[in-house]
Amino acid sequence: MNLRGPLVEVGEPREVETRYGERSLAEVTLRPERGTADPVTVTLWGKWTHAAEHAEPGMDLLVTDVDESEYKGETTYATGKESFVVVEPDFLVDVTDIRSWVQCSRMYYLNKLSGIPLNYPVVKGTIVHDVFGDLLRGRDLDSSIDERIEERGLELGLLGREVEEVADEVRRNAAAIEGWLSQGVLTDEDEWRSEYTLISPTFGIKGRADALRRGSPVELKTGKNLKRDPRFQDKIQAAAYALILDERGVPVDTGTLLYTKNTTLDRTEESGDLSPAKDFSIGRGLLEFVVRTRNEIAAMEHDVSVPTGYESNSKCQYCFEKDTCMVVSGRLGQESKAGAIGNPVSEDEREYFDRFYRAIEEERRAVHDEYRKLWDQTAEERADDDRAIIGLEPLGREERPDGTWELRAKKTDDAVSKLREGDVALASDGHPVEGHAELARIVELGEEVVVTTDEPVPLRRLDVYPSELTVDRLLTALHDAILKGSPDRKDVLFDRRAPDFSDRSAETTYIDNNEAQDEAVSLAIDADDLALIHGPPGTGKTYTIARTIRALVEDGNRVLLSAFTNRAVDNALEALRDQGFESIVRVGTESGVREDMLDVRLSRSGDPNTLASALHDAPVVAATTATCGSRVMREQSFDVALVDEASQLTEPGTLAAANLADRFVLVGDHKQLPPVVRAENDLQTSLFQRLIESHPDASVMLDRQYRMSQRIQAFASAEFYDGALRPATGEVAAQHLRDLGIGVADLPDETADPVSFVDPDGRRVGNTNPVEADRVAEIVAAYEAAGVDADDIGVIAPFRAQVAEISRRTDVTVDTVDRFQGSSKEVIIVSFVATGDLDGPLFEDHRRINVALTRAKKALCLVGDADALESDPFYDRMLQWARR
DNA sequence: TCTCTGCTCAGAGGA
Repeated sequence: MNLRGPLVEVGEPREVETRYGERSLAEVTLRPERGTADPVTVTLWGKWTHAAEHAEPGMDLLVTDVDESEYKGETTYATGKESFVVVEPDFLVDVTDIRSWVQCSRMYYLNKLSGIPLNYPVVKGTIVHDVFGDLLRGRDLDSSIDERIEERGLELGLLGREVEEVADEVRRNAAAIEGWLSQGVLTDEDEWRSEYTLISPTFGIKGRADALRRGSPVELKTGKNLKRDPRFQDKIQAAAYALILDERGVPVDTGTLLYTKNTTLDRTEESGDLSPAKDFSIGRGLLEFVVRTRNEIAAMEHDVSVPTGYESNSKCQYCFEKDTCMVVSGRLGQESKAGAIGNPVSEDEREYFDRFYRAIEEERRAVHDEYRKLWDQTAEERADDDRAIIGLEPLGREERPDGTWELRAKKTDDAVSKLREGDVALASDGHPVEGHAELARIVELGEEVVVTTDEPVPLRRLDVYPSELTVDRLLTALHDAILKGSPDRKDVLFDRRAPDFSDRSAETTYIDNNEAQDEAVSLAIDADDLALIHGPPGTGKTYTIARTIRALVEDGNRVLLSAFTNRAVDNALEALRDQGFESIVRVGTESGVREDMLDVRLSRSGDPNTLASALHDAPVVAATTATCGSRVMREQSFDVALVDEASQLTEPGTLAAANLADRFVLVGDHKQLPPVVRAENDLQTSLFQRLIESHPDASVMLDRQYRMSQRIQAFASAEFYDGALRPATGEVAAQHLRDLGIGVADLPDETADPVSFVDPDGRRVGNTNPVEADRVAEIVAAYEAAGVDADDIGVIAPFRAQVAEISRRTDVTVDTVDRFQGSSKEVIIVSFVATGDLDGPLFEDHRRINVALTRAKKALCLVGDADALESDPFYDRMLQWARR
């Protein structure tokens, strides 16, 4: 039996006399999540007292295989022979993090904070691993080496490496692998599989094993190890995989480490061992050590504290990270085993760092929650959540020339999901955690689903695979900005001085028919630190961005163009190309970049020199902010970073782009949607908003909109832009459905006015309102009957459930507000769903309504419950405007 | 019971 629940009391470990001699114990009290609500006390014996030393009340504790016994009429609980004690099991620790914590707790922290920069040993190690996987899948060595090196062309180029020298080195490593493999593989006794993704709900560990041989983990290390035994941290890494395999009912008693740099030349007195492979036994003790180490990490992360280095037996003497470690401690005023050097950053920077560090870690928890749903939710719940495609019928599998597999399956329903072609997903036999699952790349997602995997699996289910990548990149952006950022830049960010401007634009006119746009370009050109361009709906933001970039390049600047979404990056690029500017390099994944921009996309794969110079020499480089935090992009530097959709970015997200440049220009509208974050924290306010509020002088608002008729824009202008937003031309202001050939007489009375309100007298059911959905469909039909093209009509609803409800009744585009941001339609119908009152956070943020109301060009129809809308002053004003 | 995009995934090493 397992016991699990939040700790209410944690006792001190103490020594007691037992009939087996002196033993240590600690008593902890937890409130079991299942069964009785009464707290129960569990005695932790021996080394499990370690958990009591690290855990605190409030943390979750899991004790597996509890010993239950009766003592004086009461049931008592204690750890038994088979027990494991897990602190905060929901916190998922990476196997590699356990490995680095074993090396040094401080190294774990440093790796997390600063990321691992682009360096040759790491890239080479990755290539050797890839080749290893290929060999296991029976691929020819030479072709594998050629292709795997080519795949890393960009990184190798940036590191100034030539293909031949890398190939030589990889070949030497591969020879060791091949020699060793041939001994086992040929006997037919070895059963191999490569790249195994493992997640453990019980132990809160996730990771990916290089390979399994007869069910035992094999880890490849391209470093040198001349000792007889494997390095301790390497053993721990393999043992962690063994622990997860054990949980899945596959007992593992050995592990193998393969040190590919060991050759016959390295024979020493001590080793006397020619083989690169070192087997070691994995006993209970090692597994317990893995869990205890993992517990230390989880406990520390629970209160977001910072390790000092004293947590582990590390010696700073030989550490490669010693200097970095001391600098970080010095700058952030942290206690550290290595000591500290350099000057601390200012008090407010320190406070900022801590605040955002916590906020980002909170987001990490949100990612962990997504993992938990993989095993907590049923398949049907996952599917309803759009996070899985279930009920797939396997159609076949085919081994590809490179030894990987292509799996096909048929969809049995037309359910939608978040999954898209090009995504990484978890392909499984129906059970993504306890069953057989493989990390897959989605190739095709139609009637038929096609994915590629390293090993075959019956494709019955496909799950979204959560990733901590974004969170990790926010952390490195924060690190780079505060610890490595120029003091001058930080003076502005921390409000110690106002942004400076020089008159570089002089009398130049950049845009001659729109004063605000022209002023915005000038401001960006003149900015010595930063410039802010505030672009309300339809004000020609993208055009202005393109003109600004051209002007910056003409002035001799190298420019980084960035935005949160791929869509925004590509839109801006499109505008730039429309203006005849083609000296662009787009960095991003093939599936992320829009098709018409693939011709300027920089491939990662190819000749190192060619790729590196293509990136280096480009006057304009475009990438999402997430990509700006990648190893490749962190090596780049720019004169100016221009960030679109900046009001939808968190501060660290914006900094990821700004960090790469001397100056930055942010474009956005803080009156529209804020950043999407799960937790309520500091990440909710964008840097754009903070700066525009503290430095209005550094901003220009584009005040003429080219989208909406006068009648439609009036409310948003008054409510959100102090009445400053106005139609760019008389034509824009006066546009009407009749321009599309639709007469008022063709429309029902209720929608005859360009802005109308309809109350269908429906009732909210959960997040839907079926009656309202019916009515919305009728209204759509009426517009269509009057002659409006279906492509010109859009429906917006606050909830996804209502979006689905309406979608079933019509063929026009129906979407949530969030997904509609950035686009527009001739006719927009908004479904409010709410009846009775406007309870719910969605209605509280009026910015969302601003977006919904400003998508329409010629006609806007609001559909909702008058009583509910009248109950709130803001919505009441909206109604008065609509009913005018 | 709210909205939801990014990103190859995670791991690749140095003595």
